[in-house]
Amino acid sequence: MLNAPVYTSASLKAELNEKGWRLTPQREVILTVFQNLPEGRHLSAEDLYALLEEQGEGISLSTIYRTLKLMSRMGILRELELAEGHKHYEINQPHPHHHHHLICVRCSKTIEFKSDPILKIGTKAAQKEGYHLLDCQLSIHAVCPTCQRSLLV
Amino acid sequence: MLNAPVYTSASLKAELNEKGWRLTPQREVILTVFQNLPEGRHLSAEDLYALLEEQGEGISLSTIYRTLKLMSRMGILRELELAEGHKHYEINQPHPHHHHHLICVRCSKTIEFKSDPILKIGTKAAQKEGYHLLDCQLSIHAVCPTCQRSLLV
DNA sequence: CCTCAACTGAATATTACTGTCAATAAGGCG
DNA sequence: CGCCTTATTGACAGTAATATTCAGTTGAGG
Repeated sequence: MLNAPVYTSASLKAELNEKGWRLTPQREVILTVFQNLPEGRHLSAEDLYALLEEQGEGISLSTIYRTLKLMSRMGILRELELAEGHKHYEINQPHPHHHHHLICVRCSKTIEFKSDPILKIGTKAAQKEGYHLLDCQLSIHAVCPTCQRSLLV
Repeated sequence: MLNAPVYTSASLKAELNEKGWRLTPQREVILTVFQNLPEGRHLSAEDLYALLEEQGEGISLSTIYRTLKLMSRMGILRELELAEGHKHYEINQPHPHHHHHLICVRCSKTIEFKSDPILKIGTKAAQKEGYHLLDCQLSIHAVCPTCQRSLLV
């Protein structure tokens, strides 16, 4: 329950094959990108597309969208709603890297914070209903100090 | 801080005028709809459009989208990501009605649950950074019992 | 009651994302 | 090792939610 080890190509392959799916070079590359991302960095589909294009490892947008969705549903990635209009993704790290987001609804400035109790509450709530937990995130929508001031104008 | 009283037309007008904005019949109608919604009901933009059409109080989709966004940014409504592809909205009720969502990523079946500690943690986190809190919601992404079974096929 | 800017509605535009389909390549199996 | 099945990919076209534009309308302050 969120305490899964960090994913490797081998564990990804095992989990895919178990369901009759396949490990492809594209999926491996995408997993690697997210694993090497510094803590706090997250990518949109377009970001990832551009980044791979730059690295000469071009992967089609279709595949990127499909892979991001697949990996989110597997619990490997977290789908974040940090800005209007598109999603961001980051690797789903176990405790103690697990964190939450405080988001300014005006400028999208985001601050991360950690909280052990929340993870516990989420785990319990899922357990109680027999749900298999994939991710648990507290989203705080607020107005940052800068935007509070500019609203006075 | 989430302890605001339930909104009335008068308080909505006051808050709008303070910023140079206006109270229009459309905004009043939309506020009323959300206030009369039974607990646990939430509407998408299209839902709201259809519902108003039925009531003979037709409001254009443009205005609906604009109003939902405005009221979310004011903290009157909560923007929920309960299903893929579109948002849902509900009124932002203070404690003890404040709640969170446990969502199946496969079938979107959603269960609500309450938690006082989370509200406290969220309030504190926002305060610490000088953010003005609008809404604070724990989203648990998981697989419901039914979908867990069907995955075995 | 007058003025002016915010607001609405209709139509159009945008864009994030999904579906289709032929070609390709994982992976189980003999 | 090499074959066969079928999941997967990439290119492209399609979709749906949401944003924008703009002319006409209407709140709200003076």
